[in-house]
Amino acid sequence: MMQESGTETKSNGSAIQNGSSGGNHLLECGSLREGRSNGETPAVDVGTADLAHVQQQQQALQVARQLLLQQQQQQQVSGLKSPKRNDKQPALQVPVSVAMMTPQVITPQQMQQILQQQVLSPQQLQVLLQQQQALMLQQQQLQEFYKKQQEQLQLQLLQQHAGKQPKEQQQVATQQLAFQQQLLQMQQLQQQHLLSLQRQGLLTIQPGQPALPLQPLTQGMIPTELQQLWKEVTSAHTTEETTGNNHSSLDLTTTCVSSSAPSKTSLIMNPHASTNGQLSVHTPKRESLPHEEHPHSHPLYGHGVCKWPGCEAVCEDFQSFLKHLNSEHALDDRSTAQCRVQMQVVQQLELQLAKDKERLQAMMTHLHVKSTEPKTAPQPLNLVSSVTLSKSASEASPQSLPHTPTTPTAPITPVTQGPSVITTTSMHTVGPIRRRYSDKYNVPISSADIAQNQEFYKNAEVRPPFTYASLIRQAILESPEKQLTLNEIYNWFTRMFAYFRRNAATWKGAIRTNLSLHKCFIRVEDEFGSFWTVDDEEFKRGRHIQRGRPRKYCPDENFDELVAHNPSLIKNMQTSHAYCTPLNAALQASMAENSIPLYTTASMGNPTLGNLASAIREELNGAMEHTNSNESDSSPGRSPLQAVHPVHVKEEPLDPEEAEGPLSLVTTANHSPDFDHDRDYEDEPVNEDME
DNA sequence: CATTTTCTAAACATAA
DNA sequence: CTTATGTTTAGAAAAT
Repeated sequence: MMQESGTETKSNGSAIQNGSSGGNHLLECGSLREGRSNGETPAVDVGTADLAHVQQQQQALQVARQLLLQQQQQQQVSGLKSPKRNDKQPALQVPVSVAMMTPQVITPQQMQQILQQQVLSPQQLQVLLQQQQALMLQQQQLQEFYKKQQEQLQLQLLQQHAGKQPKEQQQVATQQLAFQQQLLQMQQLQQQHLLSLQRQGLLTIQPGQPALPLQPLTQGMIPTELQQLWKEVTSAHTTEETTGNNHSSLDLTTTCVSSSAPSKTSLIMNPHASTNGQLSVHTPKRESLPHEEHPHSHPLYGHGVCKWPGCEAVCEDFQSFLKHLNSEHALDDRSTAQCRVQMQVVQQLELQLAKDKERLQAMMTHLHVKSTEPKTAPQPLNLVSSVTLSKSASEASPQSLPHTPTTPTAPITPVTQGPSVITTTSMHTVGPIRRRYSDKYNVPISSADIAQNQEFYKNAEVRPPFTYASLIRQAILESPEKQLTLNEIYNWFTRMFAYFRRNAATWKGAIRTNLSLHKCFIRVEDEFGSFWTVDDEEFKRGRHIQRGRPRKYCPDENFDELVAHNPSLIKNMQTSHAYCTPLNAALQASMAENSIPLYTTASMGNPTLGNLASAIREELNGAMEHTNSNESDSSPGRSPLQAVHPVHVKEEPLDPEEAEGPLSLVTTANHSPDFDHDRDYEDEPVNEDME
């Protein structure tokens, strides 16, 4: 884990930086280059008057921003206990350009909380993420637009300086004004979005948890971030360890959480923001912290003024503000009415948001139709046999994709088809799934969901929340013949999950281990090599191969002992031994494993021994028949038993634990031993089904 | 907080 | 000798 989290943290850090800047770059460079086609640095030559003008505009934006912040705080009324006192709140002057880069989207922390609380159904989550991505995109577009405006403005200023008429400039100014409005609206919408989430109970602020940092932090969420999120979601607050070496959103969390050093936030973070350029942090005045320990800041209080809608009462300090709040805005008809109004405002904005999202959607579809992958492309899996599959799969596998974690498709790829989503229930029957989502009782999900999720995991480097075992099973079951070679399993992983395009050694080893360890995976040999099948019943049981049993390749002593104690076995063993070494190995292993119960019961004439032997015979015979009837055409020269199709090498007639079942049955002498190798599906000892 | 399950790394074996 | 494939174990992390 150390190694993993370490690398992931690292990659995250870079990913975020690159991701955001990369995303911006992609969006901006066109307009930027156009704007600066003369190669001049625009601002340099501008006269002081023009500069003043620009500054004015920027100040206007700044004011707008400030207003927005205030309104945000107003909306963050939610139950806030009395903080200690009101530290002077530096009316932090966020440069507009920086503020622009900080969309009011859901921060990872918020996502984390949402996920942690598990109040979201996967569908809700899906919706949430879709909205999130849509917002992100919208924000980026706004940014782009803003940049263009800036460039244009500067150009105009230059031109005007060269003697042109100010008419165009006026136009630009108007445009800019309009843009400001749109920006305001946009950010309000985003804020409302969050609020609505809260209202719906999707995003609750729990006591004992750090408050939601409601200020914008990063450029939305990129896949790596999501991935990190998956980890963080389950790791409670242990993420605080990431202090200092991680991206600043986490830093902020840390500093916010640590009530002991509240002032650190601004001290530490602001330099960060300035050097970074990508992240802006407006000092902590936006939280609605139910905690008393939180030193200052109330969403309804700022700059010495009460921010209750339409109030603006001046309050000297925080204490007086609280008094004012409790006296003037207590729970009465007026306050509730105002609250209702605010809610309506919010709803209106949400409506607007929905419309804008729709528009964005349409725009994106229009602009990016080609870049979208044809999601309906059928998987080669379903069309070809498993043998050709390995080839076609490996060739068609997206291994050639850039797996730089820093080139997330998310920000750029259109969300049109519905963004890929973390619906942990997807991938139909995947089964066990880690990270807290026990989806065993989950509602069936539509095939659209499945496709979406597959797309998501194909493109986002998010660790799929499924166990290796379930994924391997999925891979095998998806194959036309329900069998895959190891390499084909590898390929399936890389094809289906972006996450598994890195650290190959690790996850490949994990796959091998899982194949070996799980009872449900059965290795089968044919003349071309070996492949793996899955025993679904056994999978549902989820049992592991007995740990601590002797290794398959050196159980000789055990085997000898066993034979020595069970001479009747020898005959059967010899027949199989001569033909099929894998089977023999398996038999040896299982024998060795069951040596103890066998020892104790052999003298009692335990029928399981005979059954075991007959099972082996049956298996061989069946295999022979199978070979003769079906496969005789495929390989002329091979020995029949090498070509035996399903040779269950791993088959274990008895487990120590399972031995209790037959054993007790034997002693009570009422078990009719209908003993083929499937027997343990039926006579399952009662105590084993409970899980 | 304890137990179980899952993941990861590593040692080792074996065949190609 | 190297590589791919398997097996097994130990211990950490995550889930229950």
